[in-house]
Amino acid sequence: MLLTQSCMIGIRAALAVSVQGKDDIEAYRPIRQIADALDVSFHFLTKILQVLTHAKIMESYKGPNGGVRLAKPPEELFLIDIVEAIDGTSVFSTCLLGLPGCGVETPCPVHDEWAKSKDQIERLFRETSLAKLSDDTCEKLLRF
Amino acid sequence: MLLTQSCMIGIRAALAVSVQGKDDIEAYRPIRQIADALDVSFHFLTKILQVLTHAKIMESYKGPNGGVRLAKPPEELFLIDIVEAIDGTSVFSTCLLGLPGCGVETPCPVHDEWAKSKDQIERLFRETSLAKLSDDTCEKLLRF
DNA sequence: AAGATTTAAGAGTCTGTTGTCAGAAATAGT
DNA sequence: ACTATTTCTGACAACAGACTCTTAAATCTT
Repeated sequence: MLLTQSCMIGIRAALAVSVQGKDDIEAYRPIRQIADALDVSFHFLTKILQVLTHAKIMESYKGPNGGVRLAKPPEELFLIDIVEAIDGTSVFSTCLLGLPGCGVETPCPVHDEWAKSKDQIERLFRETSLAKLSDDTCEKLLRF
Repeated sequence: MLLTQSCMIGIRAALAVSVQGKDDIEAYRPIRQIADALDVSFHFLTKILQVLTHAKIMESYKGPNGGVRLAKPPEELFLIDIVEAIDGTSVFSTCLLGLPGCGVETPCPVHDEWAKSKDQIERLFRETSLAKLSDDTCEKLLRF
């Protein structure tokens, strides 16, 4: 698996918040409600969203009518921001064979080929915004 | 991380055996010797090579002058064989967001883009033989 | 002020991966 | 036969990730 379970849920939660925030971007969405929509554990999702809140990707508010919302407009939030906050950047920087210091000067036997795939994946995460994802999701009625 | 630690070591070990077997493909290479070459734990490597032996990727022989060797010529062994034996195929078949049943009919919001990267990675594993890797390794004096 | 709602934080459990170790089984050489 | 060498097997400890639960803190409503 490329991403951890936590990270996959984090992305889906951010997407859910983004979709729900289309009409009112200021409103806070209760974590309980998001957990129901994604069909994941409320407590577990709470933990994940705490990380995104600390990373300034989301903002939270306690009490009645509280919840979480995006800290920035979805056009300025990219998948890589969420992945970095939860899983770190190692996915895009580590050698396929786990050799330390694998790079252009001291490549491993699969470095060149893997670099191409790695770059493509990294570009996918770096260029895909929550805005694009939520637009696609609404337009094509996709699940998340 | 795309591959588990075990899988990365398994690939490196297979490559080491393939490189050492260039002069005498029949000979068995002691696990201890491979472990030293890769700088990994002997006992841990033993566990990993047992899996590859059970998967008919390698053959083993006990006693003095014993060890492991490739069960087939390196031209017929591909990275995907090792990955499937140790990690399974899930890497190439799972949805990026972990949604069950994600596919062409019921795609997740990132399905199409991820499918491209996934196909490229799978092709890399499916088309790269141990023979090619060990040739490259010897030719360019790469480490493993 | 009191009570209900909702996130925050920390402790704890469970599971799978990583890694270690000791003893058994097989083989070669003497 | 005996000994040294080497893989095989199963048990186990250490760790990280996944997930649960309880209590605290903040906020709104009445």
